[in-house]
Amino acid sequence: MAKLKIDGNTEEKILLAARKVFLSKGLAGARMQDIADEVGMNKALLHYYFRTKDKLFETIFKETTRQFIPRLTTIFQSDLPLFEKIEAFCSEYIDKIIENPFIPLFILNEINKQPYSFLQKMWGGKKPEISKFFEQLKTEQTKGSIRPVEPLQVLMNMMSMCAFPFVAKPLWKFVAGVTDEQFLELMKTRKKEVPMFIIQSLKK
Amino acid sequence: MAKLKIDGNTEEKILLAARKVFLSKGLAGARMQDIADEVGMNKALLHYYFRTKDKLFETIFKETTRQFIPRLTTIFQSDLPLFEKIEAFCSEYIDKIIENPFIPLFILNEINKQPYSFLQKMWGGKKPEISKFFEQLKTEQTKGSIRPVEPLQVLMNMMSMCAFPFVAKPLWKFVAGVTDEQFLELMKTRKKEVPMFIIQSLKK
DNA sequence: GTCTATATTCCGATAGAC
DNA sequence: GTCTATCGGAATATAGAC
Repeated sequence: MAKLKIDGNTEEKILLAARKVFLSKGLAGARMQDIADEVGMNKALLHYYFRTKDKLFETIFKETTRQFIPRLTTIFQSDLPLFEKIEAFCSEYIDKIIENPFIPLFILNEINKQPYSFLQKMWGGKKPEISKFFEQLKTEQTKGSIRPVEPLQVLMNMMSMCAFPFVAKPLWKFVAGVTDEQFLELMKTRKKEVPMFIIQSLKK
Repeated sequence: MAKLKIDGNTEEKILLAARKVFLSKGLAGARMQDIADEVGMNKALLHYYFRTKDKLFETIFKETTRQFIPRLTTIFQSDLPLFEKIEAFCSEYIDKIIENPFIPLFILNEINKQPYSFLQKMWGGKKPEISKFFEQLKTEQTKGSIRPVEPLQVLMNMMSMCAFPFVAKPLWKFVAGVTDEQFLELMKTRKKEVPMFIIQSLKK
């Protein structure tokens, strides 16, 4: 009978624990011991499976970004009309972050620390494609149906408004006294609010 | 004659170097040796002046946030009319970050890692005030001059669009091939673009 | 106050028993 | 594969000369 382990084997358990620890503490802040504790086993095991901390981290980082980003570029390259595309992107992006609130800050930290070559290697020389979205924006502008804006500015605005509220969550908590429940509600509201906001601002 | 040192004394030199290193590498990533190298003196000195790495870091963190945030709340509590206030905030906020591009990620990391009590202590029990800005938004809404939006959502949008592009800079570099010079130009443009964007979206 | 030298602690990694 | 024990280097911190 073929090996078909339903429960996670050790390697998977390690990955799960490593993911949790690296996401909250980052590469420099995380300790192999922390991960071992999280798995409920000892450090030597981690080295047995992944040789070094850096290799383990790289595995996690790849897995995390590869899971997080491509789905979004798929939306950008889809055939949806512009406004629907904006709505789909924001809604899905925010949903993903609600599920994994630590991912944005994790990725931001690492892309700011790792050398550029690391990013390139990670994507096998290819970069996430968004050209179709940009084309659509330009097309609508020449048609005159939206006002002229640099497409990159629109992308920045959209991603900013989706991701930043999560990484700055303690700030809202602090200055506006928002509770965890209230925050979640706010973010759910934003799934509709942000696209409206963007679309509204594109009107002439 | 009273001691009136024009040039930075040693303590100030250390603070300057520590600030630079901590801002770019974070607490966990920074080495006391890095800071010593930056000062051009040796590690023992750092301990002589600040005893521990943690204490040195805390000094930097306090100094940084205390310098960065209050000016912004001053704008929120000022007597400027709503739209002008939005323009003033964005322009000044973006300018500040252009001067110190590492500050946002630095602060985001620490407010996400430090316990809530730390933040409270840091602000002496008081929190940055923004109530006047919120009041103005509500007033304009009841007057019917802007469409109804949750004030916190507007604040989130505004801060997101000002700060996020900087923390995600490597991303724009990577997916859109933006150079440093182009990026700076984009950000300068945003000093006008973002407020326009916000105001446009508030119109009915 | 500033330095060199050294102590101490921590942490990643390996050796070797089972 | 998993464990205990330990090595070796790196980083924080201190001692003590000048």
